[in-house]
Amino acid sequence: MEKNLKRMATMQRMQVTGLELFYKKGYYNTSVDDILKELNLSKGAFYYHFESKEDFFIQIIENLVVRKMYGMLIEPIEGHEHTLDLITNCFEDALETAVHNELDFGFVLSNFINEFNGRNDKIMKHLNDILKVWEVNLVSAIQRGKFNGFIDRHVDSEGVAVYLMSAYMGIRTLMVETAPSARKYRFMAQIRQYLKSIEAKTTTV
Amino acid sequence: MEKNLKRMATMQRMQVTGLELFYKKGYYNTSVDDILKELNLSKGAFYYHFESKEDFFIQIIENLVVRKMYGMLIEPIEGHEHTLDLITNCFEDALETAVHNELDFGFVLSNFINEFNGRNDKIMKHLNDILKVWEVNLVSAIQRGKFNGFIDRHVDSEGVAVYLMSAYMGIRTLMVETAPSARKYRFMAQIRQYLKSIEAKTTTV
DNA sequence: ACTATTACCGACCAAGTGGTCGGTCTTAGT
DNA sequence: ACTAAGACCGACCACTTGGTCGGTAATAGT
Repeated sequence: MEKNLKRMATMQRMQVTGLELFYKKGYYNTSVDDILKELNLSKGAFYYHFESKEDFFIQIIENLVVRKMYGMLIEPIEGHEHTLDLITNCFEDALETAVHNELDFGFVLSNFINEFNGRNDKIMKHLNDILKVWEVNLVSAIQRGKFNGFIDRHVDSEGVAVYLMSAYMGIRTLMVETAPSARKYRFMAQIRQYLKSIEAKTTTV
Repeated sequence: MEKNLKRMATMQRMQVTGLELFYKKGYYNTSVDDILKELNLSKGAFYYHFESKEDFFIQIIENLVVRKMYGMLIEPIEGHEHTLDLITNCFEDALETAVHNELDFGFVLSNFINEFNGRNDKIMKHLNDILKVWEVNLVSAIQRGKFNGFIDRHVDSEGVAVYLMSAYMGIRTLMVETAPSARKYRFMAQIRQYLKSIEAKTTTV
């Protein structure tokens, strides 16, 4: 039991550092040795805990990426209050995190999707699953919004979801180099504009 | 002179195949030998024409990516007709190209930006330059739209430009695996909705 | 016919790559 | 005190990478 704890701790350390480097330098461009060097561990340690580099990465997805995605982009919009506000605030928070150069897992995800697309089907499947969860939750949030009278009943929930995800992932790419803070600000203003356009028209004058 | 023609032809062949493979498998994950194998050429031929793999890639950007970007995403919105229609049609066309699995250079660009971000400043500079050109042209198209009375004078041109670019690059990431055609359709519907919300209100009743 | 340049070949190199494996400490259980 | 398993070490392997370099076939200019 105590043993198992040590095992878990080491694996966790490897995964955290692994994600950091994979994100910074890309999966294919980061060697197992790079990660090991950072942690002062040896090849032996790595292959004692993980089957392969690929297996290692998949465990990172399941253990770190999935959970963070939930915390940042899924849970925050699960409430029953004004749906569009929830979404707006959620995006605002996530982008603010990104501005401070911290890991923003929505972007981590789209980043990896771009890297593995057409190159590793097994990993792509895992990444797409997360995307699907995000999409499903957005769709049901929007439907809830319609039901609760916050969103125009005529809008296409699926469409809005796909659109929001697109916009979010796109702005993150645009934020990587040029004026992230300014771009975030402009982006949020336009998102609000768009979301306003799908609000329920209470003024059914 | 005749000689020079042959040189150009070979370089062109290398660049076209190079872009194809870099796009499909990523820059770091594509070896010079991969490209050479495809063309039945030797290492010697490659390094006779290009200084390095990096130099080769930069020439691809300048010769192929820049020009295609112009043709697909910049020139089409340079007219003086109804600006928002121009933008809509331009996006529609570019995404349709993407659905048929052909190279869509807007996405090629964002793809490479993701790959080189934080890894190769020199290349990033070139990529960002193209992005900048796109942005500038979008901004001026929108300002033209305002001037011509098609777009609400109160909207933030820069904001709209950044937002449109974001949305476009994002949807392309979402289209890489799941239901590209359906997603394109939904996306376009929402983009139209958004663009409608920034139209000039002719009904100033 | 001779020569010089262009365009290309392919063996070679040093530096990595993911992955293996025999060995060695430390610790827990008896 | 002895043993067995867990956690880790690091030398090693086959292979790939970007890049070099001495050569050669074809061609253009004279």
